[in-house]
Amino acid sequence: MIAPVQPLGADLENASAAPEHDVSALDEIGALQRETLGERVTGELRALLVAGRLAPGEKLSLRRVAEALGVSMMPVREAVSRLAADRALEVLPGRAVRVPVLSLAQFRELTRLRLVVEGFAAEEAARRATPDDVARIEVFDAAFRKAASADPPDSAGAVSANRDLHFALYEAAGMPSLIEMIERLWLKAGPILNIDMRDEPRRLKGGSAMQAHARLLEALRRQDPAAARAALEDDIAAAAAHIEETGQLSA
Amino acid sequence: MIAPVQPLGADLENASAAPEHDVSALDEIGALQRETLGERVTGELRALLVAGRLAPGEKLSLRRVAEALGVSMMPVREAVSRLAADRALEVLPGRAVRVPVLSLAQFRELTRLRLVVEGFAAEEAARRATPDDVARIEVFDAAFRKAASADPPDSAGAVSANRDLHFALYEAAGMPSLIEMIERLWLKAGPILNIDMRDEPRRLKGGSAMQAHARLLEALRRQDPAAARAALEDDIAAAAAHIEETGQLSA
DNA sequence: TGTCGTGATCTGTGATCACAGTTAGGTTGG
DNA sequence: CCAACCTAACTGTGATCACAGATCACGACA
Repeated sequence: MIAPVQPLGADLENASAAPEHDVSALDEIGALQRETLGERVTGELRALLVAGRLAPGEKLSLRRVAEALGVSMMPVREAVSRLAADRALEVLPGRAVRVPVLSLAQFRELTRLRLVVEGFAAEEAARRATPDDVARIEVFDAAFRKAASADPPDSAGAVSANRDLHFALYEAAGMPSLIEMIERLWLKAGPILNIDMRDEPRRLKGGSAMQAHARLLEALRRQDPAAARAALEDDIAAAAAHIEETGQLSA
Repeated sequence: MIAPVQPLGADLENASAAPEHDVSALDEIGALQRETLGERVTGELRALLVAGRLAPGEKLSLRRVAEALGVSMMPVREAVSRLAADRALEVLPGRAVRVPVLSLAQFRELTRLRLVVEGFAAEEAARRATPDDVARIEVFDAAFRKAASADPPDSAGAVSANRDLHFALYEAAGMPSLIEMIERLWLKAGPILNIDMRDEPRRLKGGSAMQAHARLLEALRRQDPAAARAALEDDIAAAAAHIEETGQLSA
């Protein structure tokens, strides 16, 4: 069966002979991104969460956030609504909205899911990564190494570079929905994973993350899915073990 | 003249000496569930999506939905906002909000993710399922078998029983976040997976689903994770293959 | 001194209004 | 008869207002 309708813009070339330009200026300008205020606020809050800038248990006020961002309460409501749907924030019955406090059991479940999902992503990335992908990851690895090795360690820079490195890896898998899935996991794990970085960058000195990243990169160059998965799992497990040791998790 | 006004429940049973009960009546009553309108609307739309009652590409109007549900536009906005965050609905730039239309590539990615995540859930369920869990799943299996074998087939009943069966399995894994993850996948796959059931229940007659369910149950009874995963993967793959054959997916 | 009631203040939720942008339908001009 | 325009209805977004419920601090009572 033939497609009943022409694909949009099927006859753009030789289009009615109207604008005789091979490439019109109109084709150059991309559709300017129309981002609603609600989406912008959502992005802002997401960034704060994954970076650990919002501590578990911290309470947010719609009106305060709205005022801080210079918008009305409405877009903030929408953003909180979305994040609450993903359990990245939680709204207590009649009280305020706050960053969820994970129990030990919840944190362990989250870690197991990360091992499964991100491990799969690493495998897939190892199969499909192009040299360009690997080069991109190497750049973030260098940035992470530099931030972590600095004296004193650049915690914020390390957290940021670590995020970029991981998601550059997941991008290489070429599965958009998978990335969204992992972003949701990071949204939940971010606050507890990165909260201590602020006051306690000692973990970076251990070097386990840098070692895992090195093994990961080598596995990518060899296109070895199993090794890539193993390296990433070690990275996740080591960070999780450190968090559990700090004992900041509730019962 | 009777005593003026008794304090509320003052003489229930020698109230002053009251708290001598080991268990007060106050301990019996559970906190009554407080569900906001927004949450209720969200649940309503979610049910419609997973059941395939909303077709891919179908457009929704906030005002129409609000009127249909007898609420104001506000709760509907919140519900749509949440579902859009999960890509279960999408809001076109300046137009309406509609049920996403999956491309073939998107559908295949979704299927792969389901194999990974739901396969893991099946493994875990096989390890942890109690006889009660298995019995619960068997009930839904019987309901599904009955609905699918009826003449004419009870499509709605089969879809519903199939959903109950799968999520009873995932519940047995005892991982709440995992269930939410799977619910999001079903939210995206539901419309395309179940749309044809309405007009074309022929697929049920094939019996591949019933066979996979039987193998799954047997694996659960034997506590065999690998077999449970294999059975579930066959179930998912068979349904996905059928959908691809119908060719309702866009480019 | 400890406990409970009470009021002011702040919370999220829901409704209503205003608006820019889009869509669809009908009409007009060729 | 067809295409282009134009208007009216409808879209989601955002702001503002109203309200029930929760929190917290202060004060009165036991």
